[in-house]
Amino acid sequence: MIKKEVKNIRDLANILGLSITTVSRVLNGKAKSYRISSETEQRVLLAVKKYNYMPNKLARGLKMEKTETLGLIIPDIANPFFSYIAKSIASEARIKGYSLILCDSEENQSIENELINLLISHQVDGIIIAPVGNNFELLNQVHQSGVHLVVVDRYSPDFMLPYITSDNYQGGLDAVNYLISMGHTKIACIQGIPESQPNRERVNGYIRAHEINHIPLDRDYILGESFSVENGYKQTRILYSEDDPPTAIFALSNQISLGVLMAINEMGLNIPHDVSLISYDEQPYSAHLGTPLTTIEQKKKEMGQLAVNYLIKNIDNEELKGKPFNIKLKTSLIIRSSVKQFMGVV
Amino acid sequence: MIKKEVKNIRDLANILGLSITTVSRVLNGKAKSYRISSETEQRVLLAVKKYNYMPNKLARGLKMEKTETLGLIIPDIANPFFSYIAKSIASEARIKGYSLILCDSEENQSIENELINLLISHQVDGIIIAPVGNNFELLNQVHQSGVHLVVVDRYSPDFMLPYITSDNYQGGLDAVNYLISMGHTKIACIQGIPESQPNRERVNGYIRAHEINHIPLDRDYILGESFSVENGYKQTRILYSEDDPPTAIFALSNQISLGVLMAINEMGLNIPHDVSLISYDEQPYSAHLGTPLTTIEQKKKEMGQLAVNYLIKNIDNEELKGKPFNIKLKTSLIIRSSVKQFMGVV
DNA sequence: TTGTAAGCGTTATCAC
DNA sequence: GTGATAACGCTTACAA
Repeated sequence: MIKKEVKNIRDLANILGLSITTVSRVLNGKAKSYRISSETEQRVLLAVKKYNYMPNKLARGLKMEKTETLGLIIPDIANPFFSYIAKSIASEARIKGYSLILCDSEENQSIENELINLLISHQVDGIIIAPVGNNFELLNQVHQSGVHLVVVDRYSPDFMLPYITSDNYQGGLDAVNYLISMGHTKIACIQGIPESQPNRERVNGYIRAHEINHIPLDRDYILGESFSVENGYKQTRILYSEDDPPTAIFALSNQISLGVLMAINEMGLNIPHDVSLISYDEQPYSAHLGTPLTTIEQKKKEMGQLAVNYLIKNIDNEELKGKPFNIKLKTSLIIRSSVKQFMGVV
Repeated sequence: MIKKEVKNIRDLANILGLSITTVSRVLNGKAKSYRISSETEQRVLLAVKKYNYMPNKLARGLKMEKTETLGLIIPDIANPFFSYIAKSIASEARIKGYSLILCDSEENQSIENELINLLISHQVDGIIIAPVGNNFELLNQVHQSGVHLVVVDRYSPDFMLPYITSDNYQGGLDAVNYLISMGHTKIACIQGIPESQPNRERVNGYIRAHEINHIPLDRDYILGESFSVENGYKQTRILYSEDDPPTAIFALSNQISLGVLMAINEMGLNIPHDVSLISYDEQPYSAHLGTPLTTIEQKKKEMGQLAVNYLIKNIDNEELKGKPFNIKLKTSLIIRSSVKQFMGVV
């Protein structure tokens, strides 16, 4: 193990025969304003390169009460919906000079709470969180106590937290309107976490589409309890073990859709011949599935970018703190071939 | 903004009428060894709960020269291969009491170098990196200088860095042996980054399979330069604009496969009827694609877990430092229906 | 144009 | 059983 010659700013100052202050000033680009001779400045800069000196962010953060670090809490980083948002966030943060502490809450509320506290103890400048969605108490309390944060995707209408999400109501409405326009009236809705707001709004869109088109609503067709592959599989199996299976399925996440596909395949059914399917959230593979999937696309990249930029603006400017920040991004319907015109044959 | 009553250990000590030292000892579970009265201990613990006091990790890290934080650098967190590894790493790290700073190098060597330095300035206890794969100089230098690190997936045989990866040679061999056993002799290999070691070894497996089976090798059938969807698309287009297209494609990543699929669809061809396809790296959607994909599966979860555990063991125990750590995890061939028996018709 | 010294919140050494 | 105090590496008044 090679010893580093220059571990800290003191070593550097000693080698140069300068004071710590002077070195610090050059390092922070304040050479001009303190009228440090450009000769001295060059000597410092050269030594930094030569000894590969890098300031200790802990010490800096401690002194400055600013870490230039954001915390990100996500329910499942392996879920491509979230991993794409995470990429967008990571990229935007890097460009803006911020680092990112990544936390995966594993769709578990108590892990989430633990992670929120962890991030605070890391003194992050702000938190971006896609909450599990059950309980916003701690989050709200933390926000009240002055921690900068922004909620993405799964917000709560009961708390005044800044959020950025999709227009899930419109997305649900568009999806089901489309199914109805294709002649479907028996439409199942396999949902994710029922209490989560995006889920609620997608379901509201589903219900509203029935009302608008005067289609009777069968509450038994709304089922499921998590945004997982397993849930999609299970609910599809249940649906098709009943007397009166639906002709179309509206799956409320890409993961659920994968589960639906598994079950449909296993049962020897075909999409769209036997069942039509429309999926919430577009993915790179959506177009290449057994039957290219008709989906509701969300603006994931914008979501991440806006979240980071809002947060940083907020960190830099205390005054924005009071103003509400609630954004719902437009979704779009991508029509492929997983929905067929239903001919009314029972 | 609600002011926190207790910002630091001093506030807490003052409120309790105790010294900072005593509070610190209780907080670090050293009450027993310093024979602090259990009454005092309880008072401290209670106050911690009451005021929701949380120790400042910056201060702690600065003093202890240990941050309980790992750095993770990945070429593309939106790539499901990496996002799954990241999940495994995040989970294992959390369990072991470590936080994770996530960095996305965007497949860019200079960003990667920048990020390595960033992590060091954050004083992370160790770095897990899936390198872009071109240049290991800085990484090696950093390792030499005493930074704990472990390479996952894309290692380099030229540097003595601890790594954990898949047995890419065997994976490539298995894939192509299978294609040959199904009667294919004109097999294209759409590769990722040519200089990266996993790519090299997969290609070596491809070549060796030809040798073993006495199939003449056509070097023009090895093409491509990145692990991306775009590359898969482009190379497939090129392959099928030539006189003598292959009967099978071995795609060296899941992203490349998606690109192949796009091109194949666009050209009105069918898998496996017109072209057989085998893909490196299994994904949750692999079974549900147009034609369920035959793939080489990698032990992604184990890769992440082993990386974290090796790193932490290394951090805790300086002595392991010298010992080489080179692991190649077995892959497995998952046979589905994207490869058909080739009947020898030209 | 440069330097001295205090302080950020913690832990560790020594003292009582 | 408990407490002062120095130190970790950095920034920033205040001096000179």
